[in-house]
Amino acid sequence: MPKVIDHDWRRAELVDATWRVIAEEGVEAATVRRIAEAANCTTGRVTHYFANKGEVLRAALRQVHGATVERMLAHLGGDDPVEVLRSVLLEVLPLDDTTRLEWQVWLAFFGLAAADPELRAEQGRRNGEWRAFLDQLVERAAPALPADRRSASVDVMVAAIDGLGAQAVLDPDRFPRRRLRAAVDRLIETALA
Amino acid sequence: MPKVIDHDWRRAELVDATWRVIAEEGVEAATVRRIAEAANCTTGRVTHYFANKGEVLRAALRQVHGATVERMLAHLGGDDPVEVLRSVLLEVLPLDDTTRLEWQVWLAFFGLAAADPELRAEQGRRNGEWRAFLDQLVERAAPALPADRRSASVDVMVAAIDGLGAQAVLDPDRFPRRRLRAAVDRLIETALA
DNA sequence: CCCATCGCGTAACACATGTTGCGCAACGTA
DNA sequence: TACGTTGCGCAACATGTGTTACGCGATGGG
Repeated sequence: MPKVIDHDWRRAELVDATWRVIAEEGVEAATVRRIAEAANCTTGRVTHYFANKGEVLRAALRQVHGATVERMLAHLGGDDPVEVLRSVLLEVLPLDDTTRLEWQVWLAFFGLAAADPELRAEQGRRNGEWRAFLDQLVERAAPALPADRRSASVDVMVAAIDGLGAQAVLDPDRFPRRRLRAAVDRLIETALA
Repeated sequence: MPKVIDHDWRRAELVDATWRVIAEEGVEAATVRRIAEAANCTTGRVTHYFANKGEVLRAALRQVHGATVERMLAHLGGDDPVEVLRSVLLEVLPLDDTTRLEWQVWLAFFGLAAADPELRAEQGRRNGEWRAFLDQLVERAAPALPADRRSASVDVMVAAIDGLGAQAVLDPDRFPRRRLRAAVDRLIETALA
């Protein structure tokens, strides 16, 4: 067997280039050629590792999601449940360059998913997990809250985080870190009551 | 002068076809030819009334926004400020087919705006107006609320509406009207406290 | 040292896209 | 009725797209 090449690593390289292009130039710029260029190769390599362009985009979305989840899990160690909740929410929001790029990718996929059933299904599943995760954190932080109120609270919380992220990406000057933090504080304060 | 044709009406026809295509098939399907087809004409007419495709999309976004604003203003007559706020929020959310299509368009533009500075500027301006409008309604509904708390509340409210709309469009089965209403109730209850 | 095998660069293909310009038909005016 | 103007259908164009296929070069096992 010739040419010992790590298949998974090559795919990761390409996926990485892909979501970087999406974040910096938008989905419509994420052509096969542009992706290849960003990965320092030609389209040949891209088509060699992915059946078609959709696969590449799908993989990029999964990769961004995975990275976010991993970072969130790192905050679960704290003792104060309210602080754990706060730090998780702040970890998701676009407060630094990394998360800003991630949100740019998500926003792009939001637009795509609106018309693509397959993407919508995947997005729906991820969102369900995210919601369940937050629900658990909220229950821990406010055990006395009745289930139906908690459910509505989590709905509002998930939605507000989505909205805040979008605002912060589309209008970063008007939404500095301080303002996002204030919104999260208010969100937590009211959601647990 | 021959051919008495209402210029504005023709433009409106084309804009209408445009946002319908975007809502039902996504932005990437909104090509000049597809728009022309949806408007029952050829690309000749489209290029005759718009300098380029960007203009058409811009006009479509403006038209959708205008329609929403108009419908919201119809709810301002009530006496109970809290009920006015609630009905305005419910009017924006995708509770019927019309608003669902509108949200589909917005979502598409969110994705586009992430990479297009011109669109982002326009979106930012609109969002500022929407925020100011809600701020006024909240102040009327909860005059005792300190300004800084109100500010954070409105941030959360705007964000939550954006997020709820997005969720409802991307995963309509999981977000029936009842659930959206419950979230709005919870949102108002906590935002005014 | 050879050669089967895999990686992937290169180029071609078929098609879709935004934009331009020609030219005809329709119409109000004179 | 004849004319000049305008709306816009139609076709061409250049460019960019996703995808397919060929072929060379590198590589490690025999």
